[in-house]
Amino acid sequence: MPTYRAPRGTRDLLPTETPTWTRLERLAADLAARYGYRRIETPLFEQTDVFERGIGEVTDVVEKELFRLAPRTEESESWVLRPEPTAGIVRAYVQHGMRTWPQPVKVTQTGPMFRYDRPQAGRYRQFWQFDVEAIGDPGPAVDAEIIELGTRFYREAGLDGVEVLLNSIGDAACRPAYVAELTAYYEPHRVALPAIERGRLDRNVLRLLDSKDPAMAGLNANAPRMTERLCADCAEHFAAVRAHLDALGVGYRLEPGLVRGLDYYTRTAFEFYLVGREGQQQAIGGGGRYDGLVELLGGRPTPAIGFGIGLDRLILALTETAQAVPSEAGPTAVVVGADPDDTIARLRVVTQLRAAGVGSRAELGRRKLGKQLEAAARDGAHFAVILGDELADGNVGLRDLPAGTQKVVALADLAREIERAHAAHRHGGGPD
RNA sequence: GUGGCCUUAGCUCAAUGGCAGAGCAUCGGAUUGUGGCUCCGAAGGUUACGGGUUCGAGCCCCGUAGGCCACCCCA
Repeated sequence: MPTYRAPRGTRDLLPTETPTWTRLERLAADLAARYGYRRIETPLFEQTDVFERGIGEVTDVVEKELFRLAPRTEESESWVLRPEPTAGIVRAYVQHGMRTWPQPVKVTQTGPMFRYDRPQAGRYRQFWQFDVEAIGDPGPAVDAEIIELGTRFYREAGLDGVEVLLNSIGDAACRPAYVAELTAYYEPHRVALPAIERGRLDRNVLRLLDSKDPAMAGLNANAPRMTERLCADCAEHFAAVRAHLDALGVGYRLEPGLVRGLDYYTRTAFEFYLVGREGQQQAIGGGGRYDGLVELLGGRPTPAIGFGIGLDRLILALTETAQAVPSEAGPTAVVVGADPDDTIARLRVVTQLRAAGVGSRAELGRRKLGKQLEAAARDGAHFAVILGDELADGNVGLRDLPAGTQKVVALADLAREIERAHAAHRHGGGPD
């Protein structure tokens, strides 16, 4: 066992798996751009207050999962690694006066998030999210647009069986009364509640609604529903979101028990779920409207909505259904030589190829030709450029490895010849 | 944060309390300029770490770390 390991809950993404990541990150960036979202990058850490105030102090994310940075001096600020992207982005929106930009401000970001949680498969202390935020639009049309964007991301990533769970959790006008009603509903049953649920009754009543405890099923089924207690504005908004989704043909399932874990959410709340999958990795993305957050972080009242999609869990799901197989593209050409010691010749030729734009590598070790060719073939290279005696006449051998054919090519024509043959091969639909 | 299961070579796994092994992968060789197959060989280990029991521990016991599963929570 090695002396040093990646810290608990983190892992290395090896070159064998990064092609999948690169593909998804590109898809995320392309898709967001297609919808008019522009890239923003905020720091990996923020002042603790940004999250404590933004997310809410009585949330699990803040109470037990914040990754706190030890201060170097007494007077230094208190910092934490970001557990989610939205609060930092909103902080940036306020700080840079983006309210003077054309509204809404539509931004996207993909990067690592950190939560000090107990690790499990699909649950890491450092995990990646593709995030999209539209700030300054009250909806409801943008709510539907952003949910549709999320579903398209999964579809284009190649993941089937993603379901949208939708709910409205009201706003400052109607939620407090609902929370009071819900508390009153459960209170008479307090002593009969399982210990965990009893704790929720005091901490966050809404959480009782999505309890997995079978003992709660009966009680929860008859509990008052937020969607039936929405104020007129919220009810109208929710109905309009649904009408827009219907018009777009985006399927969804109403889930009255859906409560997001961060306090800043208002009205529209949604999660992307993997159907037919048990356990906690069912949620592969989620988001919602947060009309109060900008003001909470020092800006003017500004409506906004966004979502985050977990890339780790998406890739986990893709891998399990064998949809993540990366087509490992080897170098176009590998330069090998009959004289193992003549690394100068090989390096010169490969440098010339690269200057001409050909993706190539040279055998820089000193093994014999047979081994060099063997390695080139296993690399998945299309061509081997073989340097031998004919180099004295300015010629080299150009071997098509998959085809097993070989011809003599003038060094001066080498790059051009490779590009021509390689392009013909690809357009011919050969194996890649 | 709570409970449970697990940890032997880079990977997948063997080894009755009695000499730590195999397959794959890696590297080299098979008469000196031509690959994937085949054959031969080499290297690779403080059996996760620290204690204990025992004549003797990979194996039994305790602790720690890490992974996984169920909760919790979420992505």
